[in-house]
Amino acid sequence: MEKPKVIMICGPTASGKTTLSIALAKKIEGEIVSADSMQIYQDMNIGTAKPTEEEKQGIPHYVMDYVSPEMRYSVAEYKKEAKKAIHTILAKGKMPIVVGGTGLYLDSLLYEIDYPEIELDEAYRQKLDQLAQEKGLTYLYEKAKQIDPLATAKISPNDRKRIQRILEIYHATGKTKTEQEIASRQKEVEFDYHVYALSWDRAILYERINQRVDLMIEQGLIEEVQNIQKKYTCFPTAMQGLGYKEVVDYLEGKLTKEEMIEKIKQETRRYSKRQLTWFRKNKQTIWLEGANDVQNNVSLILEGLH
RNA sequence: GGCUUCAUAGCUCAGUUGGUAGAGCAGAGGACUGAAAAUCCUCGUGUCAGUGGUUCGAUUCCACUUGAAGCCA
Repeated sequence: MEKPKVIMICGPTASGKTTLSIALAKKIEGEIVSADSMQIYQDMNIGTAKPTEEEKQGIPHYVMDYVSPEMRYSVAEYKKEAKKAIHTILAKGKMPIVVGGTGLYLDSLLYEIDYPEIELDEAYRQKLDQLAQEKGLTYLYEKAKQIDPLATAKISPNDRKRIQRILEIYHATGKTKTEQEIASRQKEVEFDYHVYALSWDRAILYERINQRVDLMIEQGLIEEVQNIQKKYTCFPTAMQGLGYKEVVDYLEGKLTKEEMIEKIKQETRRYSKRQLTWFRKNKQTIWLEGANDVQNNVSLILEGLH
């Protein structure tokens, strides 16, 4: 039996994913599944460049704007939620269009990565943080090496998060990260993904990013951050968002307004570069010129479906 | 007009007691399986302002030229 088709549109930040995806959705009765680690959060709209109701033009958007910034979130939840959304859309006889720039999330679908149901052990993570503080990261690295030399060999002794993750997986499951990763890729990919990515001349992309950041400030990014700070009390991951942490530094007087704006621009440019590195790796991706007319790119995608 | 200081990587600057040079930032490439807008790795040849002189050898010393900053008129 043939697998259902799912369109995936990726691309760096400010590459025009939203516009393209909505134009495409209108043309083919599609509905959109977001793949963006920050647009999942409620009340974070300007800084995440979440499409407004007007921009959405009535196209339903899933896995977006549905989690409180106080919640901890992870790929595992994303994968579950995104697949649920795809099934819902298919059941309606519509075309699912996965759109986003978070490579990790996209890959969870593309490679059908299986995440066993385990809770994050906050206490253990804290303990590891403390150990790293007291005994140094090298201590944790050596510990991880004893448990899973293969996984350890692939990362840097400075890569705090990944060192901790090796230990966390072992602590939670008794399995090594290497074993766990093999087990996670046993399932066959459920859908026939057609992957597209938007490409721009680097200088132009950076110019678009700079302009978008200026626009965000104009639209009230600072007020948005103040409102979030008033409304919520803790931000396990949401405040990692680009633009948010810098505004917080500005509000605390650690940066001038100009410094803050420049920093957001620069960090966003760097982020877009990392995204491109990620997307280039996937050889099945078809690259579209961002500078092309939107309808033109829509047509190119439609041709690819047949 | 006179005097002084400066001129080195895209930017800010080190440095070479004369043997053609290196940091930070910017930038580029890469990795990525439960924090991922996160986390991490790798990458520095440039007429050492120009022209001439001294020297085996000058980016380094000397002279002049150009430009910049400051002081004095």
